[in-house]
Amino acid sequence: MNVAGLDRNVDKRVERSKARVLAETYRQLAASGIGGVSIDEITRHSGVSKTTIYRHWPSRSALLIDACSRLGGAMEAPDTGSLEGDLQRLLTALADQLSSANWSSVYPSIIDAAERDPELRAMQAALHRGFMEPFSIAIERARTRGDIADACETSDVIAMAIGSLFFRRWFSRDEITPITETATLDMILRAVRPA
Amino acid sequence: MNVAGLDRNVDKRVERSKARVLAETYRQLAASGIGGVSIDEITRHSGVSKTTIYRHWPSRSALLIDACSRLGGAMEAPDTGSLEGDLQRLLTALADQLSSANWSSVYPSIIDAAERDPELRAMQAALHRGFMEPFSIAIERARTRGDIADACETSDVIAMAIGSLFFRRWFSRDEITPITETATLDMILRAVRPA
Amino acid sequence: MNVAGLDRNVDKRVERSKARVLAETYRQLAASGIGGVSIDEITRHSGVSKTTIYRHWPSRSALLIDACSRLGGAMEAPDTGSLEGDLQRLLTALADQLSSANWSSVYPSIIDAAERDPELRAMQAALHRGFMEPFSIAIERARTRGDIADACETSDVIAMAIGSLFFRRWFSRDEITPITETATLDMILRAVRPA
Amino acid sequence: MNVAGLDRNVDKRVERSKARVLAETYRQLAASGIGGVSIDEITRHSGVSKTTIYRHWPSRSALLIDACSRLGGAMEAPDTGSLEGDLQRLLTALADQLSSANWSSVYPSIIDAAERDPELRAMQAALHRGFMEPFSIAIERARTRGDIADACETSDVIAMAIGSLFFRRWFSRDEITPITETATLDMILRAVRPA
DNA sequence: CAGTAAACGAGACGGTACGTCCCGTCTTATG
DNA sequence: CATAAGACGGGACGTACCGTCTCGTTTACTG
Repeated sequence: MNVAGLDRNVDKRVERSKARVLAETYRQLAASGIGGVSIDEITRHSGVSKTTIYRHWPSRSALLIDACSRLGGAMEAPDTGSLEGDLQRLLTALADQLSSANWSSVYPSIIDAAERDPELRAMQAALHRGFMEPFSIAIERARTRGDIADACETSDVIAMAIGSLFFRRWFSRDEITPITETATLDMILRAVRPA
Repeated sequence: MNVAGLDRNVDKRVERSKARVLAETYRQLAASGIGGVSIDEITRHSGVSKTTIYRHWPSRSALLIDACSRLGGAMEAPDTGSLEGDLQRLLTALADQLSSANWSSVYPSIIDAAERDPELRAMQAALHRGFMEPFSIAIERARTRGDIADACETSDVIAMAIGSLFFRRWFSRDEITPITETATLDMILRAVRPA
Repeated sequence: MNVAGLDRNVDKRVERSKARVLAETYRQLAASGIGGVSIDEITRHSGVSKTTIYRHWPSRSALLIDACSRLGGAMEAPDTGSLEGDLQRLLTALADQLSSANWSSVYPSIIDAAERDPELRAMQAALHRGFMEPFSIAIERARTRGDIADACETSDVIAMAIGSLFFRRWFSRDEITPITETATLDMILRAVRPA
Repeated sequence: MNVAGLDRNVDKRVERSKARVLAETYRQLAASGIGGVSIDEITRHSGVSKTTIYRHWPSRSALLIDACSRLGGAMEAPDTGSLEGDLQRLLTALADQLSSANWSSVYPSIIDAAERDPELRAMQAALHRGFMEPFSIAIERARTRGDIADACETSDVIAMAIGSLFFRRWFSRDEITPITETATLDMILRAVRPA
């Protein structure tokens, strides 16, 4: 109706309720993962009634998807002039996120749920594209500079870069050392160097 | 008591019950992940009573851990004489597993649960060591042959190798193409080549 | 809040659920005594879910107490003008109840349970007072008329009257003859007659 | 086989097992009534295995019946020469039993169970005859002495006597005073006195 | 600024799963 | 061959959560 302000339509009460619910959802997500989020618990702690929650999200899944899809703080694609510099920045940022950020403890839940739920799968794909894009941009930029061997496809480089860090975060649980990116960076640079 | 038979002591009925329960557990694991396994459902489909299940596993968690910890079909470390040959074999095997095997759809559940449950974390660590070992052996063998740059630490190479494939499996959901290892193999070989 | 309707506040659904549950509880009580009442069975036959039952009664015991405490159809104290007439009426009514009424088969359960559960004991005491009161009134009335020997305490007379009938109902199981009160009535009248 | 000693046949081990089981059964009976007796609990505390218990008693009920039927310490019929003296002795003994004896807390369980189980009903009838007999003898003896009005049937007198005491024990729970028999005795004597 | 439509909280409801306890049957191995 | 040990299927218990539903009551926009 109001062309200028699509969101003007939204009742203040609605916004307030949604915000409270999402806040409590994040709290529970960080504390106990996707499986630990309980609608009844949200009701209890947020002061928002179950009725209202289900008015705004059709199901627990939908709420979780909504909450999770807001997690991916999209990274900026840096432009330092060299592949090394760009990757350095990107990997450091990612390693920092993995070392500390709340969502790194939620992400496995998402992957798991996506394994079975198509909607969640779509959400995860979007999230994932957000991750990859800055890498993609940096690599393509390097490629135009001739800094990357023709044989190296962009997606392979990205898989190597991000996969390495994620592997350290979720598979090497016995190591308490923080996730660092230097070794990975070196390896990638060697791998992509043109002949 | 029975000196001759350590395992003879195990009641046949126990073995039968356990086997039935685990079989049904795997079925449900593959179909719906860790969160989808229900003791009541197992009881209904396996013909084993809830009482008996709880006699053998103290909790749903314990059953899941037991079931999952038997998933890791330990790979043999190949010995083809070259790093390329060894890695080729290992990566192909891993890619095959990721493309098809049941456990690749369960693994995210495990990672997620491990994020919060120490026992599950230990189980996952063991599983993970099973993965890494053949890679570790192959790489160390190559290192003694002088086929690997000194700067490349074994764990970094493994992270890159396994991480790449896992990334393809769980993060690139929009691609339906099967998981292949050739590009990854090339990259690794370039990355570790001595100067 | 609603001044006009004290009981209006009670949700119709609540009343419906409670009524259904109590009805089924009575059915099971009559059929199998207190020990034979099962919440799951009530759920199955009443169409009321276990959740709802436990919403209204904190435990199986509480439900049983509630159900039983509604059993005592309080008798009116008659006033025929003579002790004989009053007792005649009261004993006949009691004998009829004992001969037929559902609760006479439940009452021993209550006595037994009261032996160990304080809450049930309180409930039984209340039930019991309901029994005794009309007798008490009739006897005291007779006493003011001078129809009762001073030596006869009211409680002793009641014990004799009610005890006799109960004894016939629960202890003389080999006799199929219905419980009658005439002999008891005669004995009491002789016992209390003033010198 | 052995005509002289039917009981010689009984294996010592059998006797030992039975004794242990019954002992533990009594313990539980006194502590928690019939409903509180658990076969598993007996096994746990008596050292006798469940298999053995079920070898000797076909069911939990049978064990309880067996145990209970040994409770009734048959009273001797006194012979003091007067109805008053005899009743005095009998009522005092009964009041003592009701005030203290373990079985008075078990008896309601029996009555309740007898309400529904024919075997238990038979057992209770036997127990009950044991109670009544000495009263019956004393009253008949008094009747031959002409101390009892012709109108008073023996069974009515017994009902009044025993019923009164039982009523005090099980119905007047609010009174903590011990069960006494004097008032009852007086009433009975007045009631049965020949014209 | 009054009236109305929406959003709301409170919480009842039917379901399903959990993990525990007991029953009565059974199998196995020991004395 | 009686026994101890204990596995087994069955069923009840009481709790937690899910998603639906029916209530009255605010609360915000609109006329």
